[in-house]
Amino acid sequence: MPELPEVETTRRGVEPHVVGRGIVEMRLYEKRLRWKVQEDLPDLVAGQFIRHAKRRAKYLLLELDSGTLMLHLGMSGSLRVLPADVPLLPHDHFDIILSSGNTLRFNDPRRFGSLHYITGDPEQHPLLAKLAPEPLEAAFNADYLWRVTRRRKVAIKQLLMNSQLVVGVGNIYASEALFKAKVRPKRQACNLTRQEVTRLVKAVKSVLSMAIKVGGTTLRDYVGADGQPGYFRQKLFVYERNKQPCRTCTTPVRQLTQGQRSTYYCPTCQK
DNA sequence: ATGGGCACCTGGCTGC
DNA sequence: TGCAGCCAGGTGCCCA
Repeated sequence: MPELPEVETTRRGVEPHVVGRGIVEMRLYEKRLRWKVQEDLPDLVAGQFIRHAKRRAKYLLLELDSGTLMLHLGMSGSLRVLPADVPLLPHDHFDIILSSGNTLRFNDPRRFGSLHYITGDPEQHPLLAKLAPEPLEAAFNADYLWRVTRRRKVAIKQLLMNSQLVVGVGNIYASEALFKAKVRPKRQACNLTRQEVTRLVKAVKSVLSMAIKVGGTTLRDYVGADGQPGYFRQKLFVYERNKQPCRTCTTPVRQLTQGQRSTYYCPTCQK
């Protein structure tokens, strides 16, 4: 589910509740996530304080006194702050009981999410080491995307979803950014003009920023740390709008499949 | 190096 | 009502 805006929304929601708090206890109910959770992880984090709540790509990083908890929400994960005595629901996989009396509770029906405890520099972890620059930072710019697209024949939509080239852009925002940039999703990356690349960089940044501003996109399961859904769904121009009129020109939106994922676009607005 | 396809999981919806 | 089939905010890995 969650793309960068949903993860960032979760980070912001969680941050004021966790930073400066101690971990009284961690309870691990299900270690079979995307990767098996280290058996003794609860023992390792108990008693530590949470110093920072950061994000890298779609990973949440909780920096503790002597290590970092690295969490990924996968397709269906959500992390909430709740009073510790709230009863468990199906697919609640762990609790991090805080000194405030609250708990950080992770729920993930599909179990594509993950949890690691890292000592040392998180950026050196194999899952983070090869990630591209953050899309909302200055390193992701027209020069960068231009250089990276020159020799690549993949469809631009699939390139946007390649985390070695651009991070944080998933299936929703790839379609939305391409609509905003007026570029057809099937275009070969190397055939984009400099002008299109420039538009695309701006579109990615603005679509992600707007989505963060309204708390992300809720389609099915996603909720922020406070349990509230995100409101970007109301601002989607093409995603999940097959056959519905384009919000700009009224042409019916089209759906196609790329790399086993659905793509949506307007055949009139996008060239 | 690049690109394509599969796998990992559960739940909700559709149509027979 | 039941059930098979398909689809879903991700991404690492294996193969050509």
